[in-house]
Amino acid sequence: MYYFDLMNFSKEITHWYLQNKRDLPWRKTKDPYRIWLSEIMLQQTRVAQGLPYYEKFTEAFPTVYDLAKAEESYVLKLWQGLGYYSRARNLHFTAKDIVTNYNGEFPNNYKALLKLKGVGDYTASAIASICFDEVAPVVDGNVYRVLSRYFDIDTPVNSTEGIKKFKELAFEVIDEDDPANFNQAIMEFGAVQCKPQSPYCIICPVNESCEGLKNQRVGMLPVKLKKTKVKHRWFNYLVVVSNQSETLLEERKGKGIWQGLYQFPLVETEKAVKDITLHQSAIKDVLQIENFSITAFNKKEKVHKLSHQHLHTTFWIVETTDNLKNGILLQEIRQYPVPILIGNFIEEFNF
DNA sequence: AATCCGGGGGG
DNA sequence: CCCCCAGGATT
Repeated sequence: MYYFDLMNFSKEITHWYLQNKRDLPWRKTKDPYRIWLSEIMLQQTRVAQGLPYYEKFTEAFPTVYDLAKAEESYVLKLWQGLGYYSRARNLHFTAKDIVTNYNGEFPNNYKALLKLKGVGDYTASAIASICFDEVAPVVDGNVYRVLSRYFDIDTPVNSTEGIKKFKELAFEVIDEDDPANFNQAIMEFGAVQCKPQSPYCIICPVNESCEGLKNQRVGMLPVKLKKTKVKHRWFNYLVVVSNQSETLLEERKGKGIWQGLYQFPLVETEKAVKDITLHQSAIKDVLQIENFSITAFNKKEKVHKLSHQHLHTTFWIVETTDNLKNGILLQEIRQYPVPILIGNFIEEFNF
């Protein structure tokens, strides 16, 4: 009976998928390069947000060789706005790795795929199943939701126990005859039908055997451990405007957010700056100029929200007649990869 | 086991 | 305001 129900579940989900799947470009290919590209892009990212980036990347880099030989800053530029920029850096690293050490061919199984930088359990399973029909179950946010509801399991999905338990469950339910379609089916089902808010239980193909629905617990599942609270930071960007139509940009290096992206010279403070003239010497130090006048671009600080940080940001316009060291031409500023916060300012200020 | 890492969309 | 999203790396 139990076996019959699992069979019923997997076949129903796959059947639902074949009837209802969205027409998406990465569903027209089994090229491991393109599947890999789509999977990296869609990590923690909605299909609607990732789609235009997939189009841009496949256009700019039709093959892994094209991606491998690109400048990293250009890869980041195309990635700009998609977030989690380590994905883009690892993407570029792995493209070079594939060309250099794998003769341009992606590994054809889960275990070997897992060795690639930026490829974890989920992505290795996705590529192995979709491209090579390996029985490797994927467990993403959609799968956690579908399985926790269908089997009425309240183990936190982001706990060590939950991760283990749901992976085992995914192994039990996967359709071994068609892992490629089943994996995509259960994710699509979670995204479109068994969605986080207001799932369509009334028309659900497995609503008669769904334990969560029977117990009226669908709205409480999945259970997640709560995340840490946000940290507040105060950013003062120094937007230099020289009379030679130049400005200054710096690359963010080391640890922390936006690694490899560019920004205006930054003075970070412990709290909101009330009088920027108090920081006169720090500004001279950072910008290496002597004569300037400074005014706030935004009176009210702009709060840029990241998952774990709120950035209270003020853009200060620094006008100078001095010659800039390492200045960049204003007409070339859009070539640099920048965080959305900076990109929005550039568009608004328009120099 | 916790924490970090973006940005956007929806209720 | 909150939560969630075709997760992975680091500490």
